[in-house]
Amino acid sequence: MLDIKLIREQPEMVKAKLGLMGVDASEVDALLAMDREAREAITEVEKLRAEINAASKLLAKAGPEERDNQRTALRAIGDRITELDSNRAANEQALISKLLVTPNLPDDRVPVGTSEEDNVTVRTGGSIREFAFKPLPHWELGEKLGILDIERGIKLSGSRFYVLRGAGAALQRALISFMLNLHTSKHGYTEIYPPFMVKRDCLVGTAQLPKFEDNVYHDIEEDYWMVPTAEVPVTNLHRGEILEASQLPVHYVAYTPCFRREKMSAGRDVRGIKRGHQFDKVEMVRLCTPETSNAELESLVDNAESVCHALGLPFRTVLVCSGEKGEFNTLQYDIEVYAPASKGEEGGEWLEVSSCSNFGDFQARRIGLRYRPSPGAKPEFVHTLNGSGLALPRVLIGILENYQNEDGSITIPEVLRPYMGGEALIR
RNA sequence: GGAGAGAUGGCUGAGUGGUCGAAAGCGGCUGACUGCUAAUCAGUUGUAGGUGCUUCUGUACCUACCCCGGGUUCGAAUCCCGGUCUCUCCGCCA
Repeated sequence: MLDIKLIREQPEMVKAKLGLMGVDASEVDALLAMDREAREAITEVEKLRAEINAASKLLAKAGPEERDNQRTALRAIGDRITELDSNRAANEQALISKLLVTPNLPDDRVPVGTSEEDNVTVRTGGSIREFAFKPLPHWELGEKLGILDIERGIKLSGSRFYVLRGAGAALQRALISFMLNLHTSKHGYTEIYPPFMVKRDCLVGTAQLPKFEDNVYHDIEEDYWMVPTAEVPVTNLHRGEILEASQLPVHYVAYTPCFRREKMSAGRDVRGIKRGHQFDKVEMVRLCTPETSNAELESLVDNAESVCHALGLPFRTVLVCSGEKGEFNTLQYDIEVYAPASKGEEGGEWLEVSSCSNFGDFQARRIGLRYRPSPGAKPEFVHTLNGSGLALPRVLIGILENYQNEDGSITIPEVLRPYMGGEALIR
């Protein structure tokens, strides 16, 4: 959520930046008007309340006949307050509702653009393999090896579900363990095991709600929400707290399954396991001071890339343009792994395996997460960041397709072998 | 799932309709004193919002907040209703 004070004080700057995110200047004016109205109403209500409080204090000392005299007049003021205040509350709610769906201000470094074409590649890693044979897509490899069972996934749960079996399931589990160990032991993260269902407030805190409500699974009876990413529970972990500056930065890593309706993606990416309603992900979350968040983002991206390096997967890191990036972050890097056969007959494609973002104080303001810059100082909002490290099914695709051999077997990347009983091959 | 108890400031803990934003103690901060540590004394010590002055630091006034949301009342920490959470006992259970 943007700071309404910032909008009030620098409306032109806000308009310019939100313009890049597709928000019309008139929307900002509307916010300003609502803000002005709300403040006028507050002043009015508080004035009346002060009046009634003062009179009540006098009444406390007055005799009974005096009380009877004033009672009617005071009640009239009270009724007026009730009326004005319910009006004010409605206006304020409207303002907040609007603020909750207003995008964040993009960083100056965000490339201006409308489509993937406008993303800027900042780094590449590994090298794209030259095949001496025609590489197969992962769904064919997986079915042939008996490690991926899409048909039965559909039988159990419908489209966009699949079953991993034997070495397929083991490979996924190996990847999760490997990534968690890498981030905790080499990169200094603290591992978190969070709830996979959370309260509504958490989703509002990280900004999946209210805007993307139709993408999240929801138990109506208990009002539990299935996490669409570990970002939600982990970023909300310190909700409402004031951290000491000495506690920052906080680096958390968590493995969770992720649940998404994928309504807006209906019909897209239907082949294979690239996009499902349920997938696994290892997620990194950072909390830090405003001064350090730029550097924290770079190191976060570096941590995510190191997984690709370790697994020997060819990847590129792109700075995502204004039209493609998440609306609520200030800057976003995506890491894409090359999958040589993922489009079937059409060949290969770059698969997004990680998205690393700086949210500035946008989420912290919603979550009420602050820190004290120095002992006794006024609390300020922290900056929050998160990035996948990495998303499992797409890494699985990357491994199957890049490490496939002509006989249909899969060579297991060396770093994973200790997690796979020392095996070097899936066949 | 059943029965009961409870939720007050950083902490402990008073307070059952009228200067209660809230006693007291602890802790924190400031000053005095003691040649160190400690002790003693005095003062001070929540958060958010609005408005004016000041303008880059504050200051004055006002408002709200004693789990959350409603209600009663001229006036609610205190009374009523709904909810959340915690604890105890019973049941069930990986």
